[in-house]
Formats: sequence, structure tokens, C-alpha cells
Amino acid sequence: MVVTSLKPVERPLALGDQVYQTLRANVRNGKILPGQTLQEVQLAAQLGVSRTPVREALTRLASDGLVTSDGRSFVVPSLSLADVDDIYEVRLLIEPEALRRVAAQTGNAVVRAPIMAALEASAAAHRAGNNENFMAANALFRQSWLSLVPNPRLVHAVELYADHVHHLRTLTLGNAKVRNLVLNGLKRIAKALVAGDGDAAALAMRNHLNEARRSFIAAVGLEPRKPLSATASKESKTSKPMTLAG
Amino acid sequence: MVVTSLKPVERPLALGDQVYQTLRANVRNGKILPGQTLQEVQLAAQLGVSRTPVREALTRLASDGLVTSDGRSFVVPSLSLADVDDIYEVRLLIEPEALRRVAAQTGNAVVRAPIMAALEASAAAHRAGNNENFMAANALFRQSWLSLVPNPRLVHAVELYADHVHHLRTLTLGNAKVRNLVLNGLKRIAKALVAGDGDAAALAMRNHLNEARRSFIAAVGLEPRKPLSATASKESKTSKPMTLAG
DNA sequence: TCTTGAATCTTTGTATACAGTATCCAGTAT
DNA sequence: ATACTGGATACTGTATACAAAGATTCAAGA
Repeated sequence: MVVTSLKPVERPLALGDQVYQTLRANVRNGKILPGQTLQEVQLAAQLGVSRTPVREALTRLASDGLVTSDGRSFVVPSLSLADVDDIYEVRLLIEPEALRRVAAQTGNAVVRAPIMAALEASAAAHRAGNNENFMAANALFRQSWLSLVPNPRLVHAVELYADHVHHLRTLTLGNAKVRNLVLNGLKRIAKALVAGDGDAAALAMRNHLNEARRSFIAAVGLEPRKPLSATASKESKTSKPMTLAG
Repeated sequence: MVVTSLKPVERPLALGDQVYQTLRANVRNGKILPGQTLQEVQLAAQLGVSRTPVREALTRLASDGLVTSDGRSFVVPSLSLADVDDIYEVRLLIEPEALRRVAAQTGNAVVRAPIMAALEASAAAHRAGNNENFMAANALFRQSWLSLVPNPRLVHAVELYADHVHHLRTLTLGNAKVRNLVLNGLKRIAKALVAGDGDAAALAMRNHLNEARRSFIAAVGLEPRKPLSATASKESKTSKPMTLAG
């Protein structure tokens, strides 16, 4: 006899994977600053593991382009305006089209509920003037519509390039005016999704991304090669399994 | 006294990188077949290195999606038709637009010379009925126009997803009729590049990719979930620094 | 004959040891 | 005082050792 539809058991993640996720999250949210060199022994000590899984995580991050090889060590790259432009060029190619694939399903209110919740959270954070929550809600918004994209490779690509510039958003989203623009962008996207209009959704996303790109240029000025670096965010004392608070 | 213009010495690539490139090339051209499990000790023995660099290479390949985790080991994934469709969906989003960026430069005959040479090589291989050379020339064609794309991240993405399906081309390019279609596709692309017409180039590339996707479906039939596997290519006994001939 | 169980063997995950090389610092000579 | 040199130090690249988890095999019992 075979028991039908029995889910595979949860398997504990290997240390290498845990380190990868931890490091990626820390790069993403700016806990690890651009220009900072990532040394294996130091990271290993902070994370309480040996160099081996740290090394594995670092090579994967380098493969992703989230850290770059700096002669010997790895560093979080300080992106020039040209780099940011390149990243947005790729995002503009894939993200609107990914969103288009979602619009067919979001006519259903139940399906789009998480997206609308994230939108509401963004609005709330904006009203409260809470920058950090605003960024988190923003990320949640993307995550919620991305989970509806049927093509996993497309999802992966979108997440990757979004992560490339995520930490830089602190440069622009500190400005309430920019936050307002972003929120309006999300609203327009949501509206198109409610209507189930793929064309409109893709267009709204394109405008949204272009707006984000513009605000970078405005924030940094017109010097074409100046490296961008996000401001250090406040350290929060969490004691989850893996943090970098050494 | 300073000796002027003394070039930095050639530094040998780290073993991990060499293994990565070797493995990737072997997955790409079908020397390593889908479904085949990649075992660390075995690969290490064949390549004459320890497990460490092999492991590094494997995790990077997995990060790229070129190999997948199969419980314990890594395997080259056997792609379903749905997978291939997903990959082509991404390629259709980025590759035509990447090509569009190139068209502005290819009005210059010198600039486009390598592209035209690759086209000629493709035509020659087709006339000779040499399947392997045809695929190589095809890859060279892509490589030559890609080298003109100014956005390195876009280049990386294009190369990645092209490599995802490269080995499957043996399924379709064995057919002379398909080879003819492909060659005509390349010619149309080249023509647009000669004219410096970005729109036409993008369109030609879109058609070209759609054609390739269609030929997969035709080759495999209409069963939507049948896994695809390339036919084993003949083993050639090379003795270059790093091969997998054990 | 089919199932169950144990023992062994394989293979990965992680840690550590070792070697090579770049960087830093101090000392010495000019 | 400055510039060069030599050595100490720190970090990476690679190999290897060790442990744990799974797979496989074979035999015994129902």
C-alpha cells in the first residue's frame, strides 16, 4: 500500500547554504558595506563555523556577482553609476515581462491578496515615515508577485538583479519625496494587476524601474563614474542562529 | 630606473576556476550527459586535483543552474520540455535586446568582421555536413557579437541561459533541414547588423530563437513532460591539461 | 518468496593542516 | 630623513583527515 501525497521531510540546510543565505541577506540589506573586504577566517569566527563553508558561500556569491574578487579577497563592489545603469538595463528587460505573466492570475482577489497586503504595508510604513519598514514592505511586494511567476528561472534572474542594487536604495528612499513616488508606482502596478491587464502592468513596472534609476542619478549627481555607497544602517542586536554580530 | 611598459606576468588560474571552466565546457558540449551524477572523488581523480577545487566548481555550477542537487550528489539535469520552454522564454527577453545594442556598431565592417567570419564558418560547416563544426561556429557567432555588448551583466546572463540548452542542440542540429533554418536565421541577423538596424536585428534574433524552440518541440514530439537528453557524442582522445578522459 | 534487519561501504559535509604569496614593518644604508 | 631590503605576519589556495548520513548487500525469518 502506498500513502498518497506524503510530503518529503524537512532536511536541515547544510552549513554552506546557511552561510550563503546569511551573507547574501547581509549584503542585500547593507549590513555588509561596499568596499568592505570579506575575510574567510574572520567570517568563519563570527559565524562559528570553519573556513570551508564560508569559502563555499563566498564563491557562490561571487558567481552571482554580489561580491567581486579583489586580488586576493572578496569585497562587496562599490557600484559606479554605470554599473547601476547596467543593472537597471537588465531589470528593465526582464522584470516588466515577468510581471506581465502574473497579471492573468491576479484578477482573482484571493490570489492577489498577499500583494495587496504588501502594498498596504508599504503605505503604512510611508505614513509612519519608517524607512526600514518601507524597504522591507517593498521587498515583500516584489516577493509576493514573484511567487506567482510560473517560470522559476525568470524568478531567479529577477531576484538576483534586484539584490544587486537593493542596498543602494537606502540612498534614495531616505527621501520622503522619493518614497512617495515609489509608493505611487506600486499603486499603479497593483491597479493593473487588479484589472488583470498584463500590458498595463508591464508598462507600470517599466515606469517604476525607470523612476528608481532616475532617483539614483538625482541622488548621486551627474558625475558618471562616482562610486555609490549606501549609508551604514543601525546595528540591531538579534541573536538568531547565524548573525554577523561578532 | 623604471623599465617602461613591462607587462604583468601571466598568473595561472586557480585550480577551482580551471575545474569550473572545464566542467562547464563539458556540460555545455554534452561530454557530460544529463542524468549523469557528478561525484567529487571521481572527478577529482580524473582531473588530478583534490576534492576541494572540484567541490568549489560544483557549487558554482549549481548556483548557475547548470547542475542540480540530486539528494546527495549533483547531476546534470534532464530538462523537460517545460524547462526548455522556460529557458527560451528568458532568452527571448534578453538576447534580442542585447543584440539590438550591438547593431549601432556593426555598420563598421572592421567591427563586424569576426561575426561575419563566424557566419562563413557556419555556412562552410553546413555545406560540409559537419554537425560538430556547425555547433562550434554557431557558438562562435554568438560569442563574437556578445563581445560587442557594452553591458557585462547582460552578457553574462545571455551566456548563462544559452549554455543551459546548448547541449540539447545536438537533438535538433543533427537534422540538415534544421541546420539550414538556423543558418538562414544567422544570415538574417547578420544582414540586420550590416545595415546597423537594431530593430531588425532584435526581430531577427527573436525569430531565430522561436525557430529553435519550435524545432525542439518538433524533435521531441508533443508530450509535454518528456525529459530531453542529448545523444552521446563521440569521445575524442585529447590530452590537454584538463580533460575528463579518465 | 518477500520482508526485515544489520553490517559494510560509499559519498558527502566539515574541519584542519600545510604551502605559497602578498602585505606590513622595522632596520640599515645612503 | 628617505629609500631600500629583509623578515615577520596574515591570508588565501589546496590537500587531507574525520565524521555522519545513505545506499547496498546479504542473510535470516515469516
